[in-house]
Amino acid sequence: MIEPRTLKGFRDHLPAQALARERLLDIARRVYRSYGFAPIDTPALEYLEILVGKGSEETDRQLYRFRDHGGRDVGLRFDLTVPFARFAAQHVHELGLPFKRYHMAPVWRGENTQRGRYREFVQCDFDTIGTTSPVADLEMVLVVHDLFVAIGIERFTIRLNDRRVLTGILTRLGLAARGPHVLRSLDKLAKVGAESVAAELAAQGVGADAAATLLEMASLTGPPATVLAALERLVGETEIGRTGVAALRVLVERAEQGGVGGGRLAVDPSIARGLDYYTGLVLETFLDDLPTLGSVCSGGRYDDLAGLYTKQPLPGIGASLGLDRLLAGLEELGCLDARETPADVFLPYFDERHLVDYLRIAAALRAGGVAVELYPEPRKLGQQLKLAAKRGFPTALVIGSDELAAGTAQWKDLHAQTSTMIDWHGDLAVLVDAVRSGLSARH
RNA sequence: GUGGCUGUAGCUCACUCGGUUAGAGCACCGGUUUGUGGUACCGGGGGUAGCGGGUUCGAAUCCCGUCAGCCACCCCA
Repeated sequence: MIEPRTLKGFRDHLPAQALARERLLDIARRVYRSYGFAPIDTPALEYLEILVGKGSEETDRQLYRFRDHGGRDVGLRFDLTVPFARFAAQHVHELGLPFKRYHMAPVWRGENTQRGRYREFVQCDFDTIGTTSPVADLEMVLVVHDLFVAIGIERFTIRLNDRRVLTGILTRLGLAARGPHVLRSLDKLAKVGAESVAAELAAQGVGADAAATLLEMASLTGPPATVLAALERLVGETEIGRTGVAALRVLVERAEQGGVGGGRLAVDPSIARGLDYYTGLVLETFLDDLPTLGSVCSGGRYDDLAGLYTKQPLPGIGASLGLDRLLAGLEELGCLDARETPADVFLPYFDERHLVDYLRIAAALRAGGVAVELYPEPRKLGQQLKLAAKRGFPTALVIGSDELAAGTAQWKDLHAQTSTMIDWHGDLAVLVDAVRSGLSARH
């Protein structure tokens, strides 16, 4: 006997979870499309050279790689951005610019697992390439906002920053060359506290004054306007810094005008996101009730997406929703539906002599757009209803020989445990109408 | 990849210093006389104590390895 098991960081998805996942995918798809992003897809497997091109040690370590049967060195994609870069370089001529795409697919990383961190997980990316317009930046924020609202999450915060602000401050302090290390230390502020960070900075040779300035920057909180005012002071006369602050100010203002509600936008200078390739706006999204889960949707602006694969500069901006991480969060918060069935109507196979009637009723409902499950065996009605309730069917349609003779049906609300009678006179169209209006009244 | 904690029925857990056939709740299946479900009662299936090895007369209980989960580092969705 082979022991049934799954690899570390790889998971099965039972119906309740799979339904929740599909719901999130549907919502993301709808929101992305509502802004005109078009779907694309790319292979899970790429030539190794495509994936390691960016070549940080970290991605190398996390990469699932092997030699295929034809002797090619290949790897599983670890994000959707690198394949998109390759895709864009390969197809720009067919796409036209600017180009907006979304891509929802699994990625693989051989790193250590943790809550909300898996080795196989789904990302839902959207990017706009071929334009440096701030409108695209704004749109990214709006999409993220719409996404979480559409999912039904009330309490979330989109944290914004601009790499140019960081660069400005670091330049002013004469630390531009050591940027990555300094930012990495600052990133830990929320976790380890100011003292530890200060010690770490000192160890890196950062002077006390500079360290104090950096800590002040990373500790800034409050309404965006307040933080921006402080940042304006901190970037001093550096041109790049002033540009960054100005861009953030305009962005926040327009986003608020665009309907992003109070408190959901924050300017957070400690966000350093993607220490290498982001060059402008950076964004992270947190669930207010579960901040330790980490960002569930992150992104930013980059000067050149595909420089490794083409000489044509492709500036762009985009973000990625971590579907599986978000799902882990929603599950922990008890926000997930317990339903295990996608069907709205359960139809007991009640009276053995009337199978044909049941088939006809089910067919009519389906033709009318109602998902209905007919139980496959004429078991005891009680058992069938019990199963239906357990599966989370909202309703059941009980029709026995008495009902068929009278042209009626018992329409059960399985949650409320109530029952109403539908009088359809043997006319299927009437029955379907009654069920449809009954179901839509529930929502 | 490094370090720490954890691992007993599907789930949550119990089993006093290592000592007879490892228990409970929930869940599941069946029944309470043949057409009506979350309550009640009765009955039932299910665990080689993650897996492998060692110490011991004897281990769920101690030791080692391994796999998995969680936490931290790192990184990130």
